[in-house]
Amino acid sequence: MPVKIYNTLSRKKEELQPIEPGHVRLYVCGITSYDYCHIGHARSALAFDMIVRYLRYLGNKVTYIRNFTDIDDKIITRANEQNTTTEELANRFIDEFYVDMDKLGVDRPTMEPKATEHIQEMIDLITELIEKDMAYPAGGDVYYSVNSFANYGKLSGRNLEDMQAGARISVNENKTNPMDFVLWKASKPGEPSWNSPWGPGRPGWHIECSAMSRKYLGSTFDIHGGGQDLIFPHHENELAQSEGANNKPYVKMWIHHGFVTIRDEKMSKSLGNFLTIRDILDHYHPEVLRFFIFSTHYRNPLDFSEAAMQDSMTGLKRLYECLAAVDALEDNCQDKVDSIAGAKDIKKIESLEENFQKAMNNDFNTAQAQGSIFETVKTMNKILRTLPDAPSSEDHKLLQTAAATIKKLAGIMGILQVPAAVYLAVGKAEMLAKTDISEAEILACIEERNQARIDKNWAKSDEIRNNLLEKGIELNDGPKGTGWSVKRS
RNA sequence: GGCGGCGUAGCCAAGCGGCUAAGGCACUGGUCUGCAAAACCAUGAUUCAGCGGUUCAAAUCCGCUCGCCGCCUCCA
Repeated sequence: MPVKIYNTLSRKKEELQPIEPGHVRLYVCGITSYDYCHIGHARSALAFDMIVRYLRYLGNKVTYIRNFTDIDDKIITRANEQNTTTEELANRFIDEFYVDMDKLGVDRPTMEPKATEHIQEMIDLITELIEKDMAYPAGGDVYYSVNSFANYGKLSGRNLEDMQAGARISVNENKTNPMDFVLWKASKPGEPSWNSPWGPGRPGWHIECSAMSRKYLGSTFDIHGGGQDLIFPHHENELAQSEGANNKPYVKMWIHHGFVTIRDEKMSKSLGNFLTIRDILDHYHPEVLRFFIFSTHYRNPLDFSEAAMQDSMTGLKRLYECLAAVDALEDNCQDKVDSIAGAKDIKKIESLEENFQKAMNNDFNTAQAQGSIFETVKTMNKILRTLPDAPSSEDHKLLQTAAATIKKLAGIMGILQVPAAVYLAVGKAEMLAKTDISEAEILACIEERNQARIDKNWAKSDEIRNNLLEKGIELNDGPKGTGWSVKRS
């Protein structure tokens, strides 16, 4: 079953057919490193983490390149504000980026090139464009001439006339055409700069990706990814540079993910409505964020809210409860006992992996893939609740195999990777820390109450229970004794 | 103004020409319990923003209308 991917370039879903069969080459635009990352960056990293994991799960080799932009206007401005160098600032936030990525359990790409370490490659590329008359130096800058590239606008579906009509472009006397964009920027005094044939300066934003992708993936590669806001101008310009210089198709498929929104507005620094990854991780388990992000298809907008995070938390817990129940199964099965699972149940459980793949092959539909896991869990719970104390070894094995499959598949989304009992216990401990009561005190109350219950002193029993409830502790009486949990506020 | 996307049950969200319109959360009922809570089970759209059209067949394709959002400036 082939993987179908929505290609921004063709605006259609297309089958993934790697140039080298079995080896997918992927380039993703990473962060500009001058601040902490927000949830939008998390979505990007997580989406491509999932895509790479899935392609590898299918048996492909994946070469995954994600760059760091470590020199640009914002970095220079911020470094000046903080009285530091661009290098120190960029590296500091690259380190912070890794802190966040590690917490989220994002796998490292194959390579993570930095712009400043590829100045020569960029100069070479710009030189080639000038030689081909597709770029021109002017006043220490070098510009790409959009008129020299017949297909300019093909990725974003624009044409030069329309764009100039509604142009919000500042007038730049050096440019021949207002839509021309900078490949090399002359540096002002005090700014970081590199020597070049056009004088001291620094690279424009787009050229780094053209240069680095060519170096590591070749002139034509399989997939290029990024956020939808990069389609224009960044990716459009990259495409123009690369195809202009190489005379070959740049990328076979373009993948662009949607934004994270808050109250249906794009999260952005200018609106001031962004939440950093660490803001979220202070309050939620990383898997809750992953569960939330993968509950919507990657191309659709994803609206962040506390309520949505709570829902994700509840949903994830439901999955873990099922895995914990399977883990807790005692190893006392009997061969002579009849199996409880009906043919339909078995079929349903056994079709999980196929359904999961079907969903993922359809443009990485994680929302649907999650649904297939929930369906399986429902069937497993049905079996679990009617399972005798000494279950048949067939049922036991069925459940354990199902749990293992769930963990394997969920791992592509990076969820259900903690031992279930640990996840549930850690969540409980973290919540307990937010109350002003200790576990020992709770257990003492439970003991006292259990004596009251033995005495059938319901008034006292309920009083103890209510007192605990006021402190945020809920009790639950079960066949195996009385347990407790922290009530969600 | 140009380009693109979205509008499916109370909320979130799949489905993108044909099996009963997935799944999650919430609600309600049940199991459990001394009573609860938690957990589990069960239950909800004759209908997919509206109106037309194409088709044997449409939430799915086409057109128009309404509403929301994004890009066109740095942005994941």
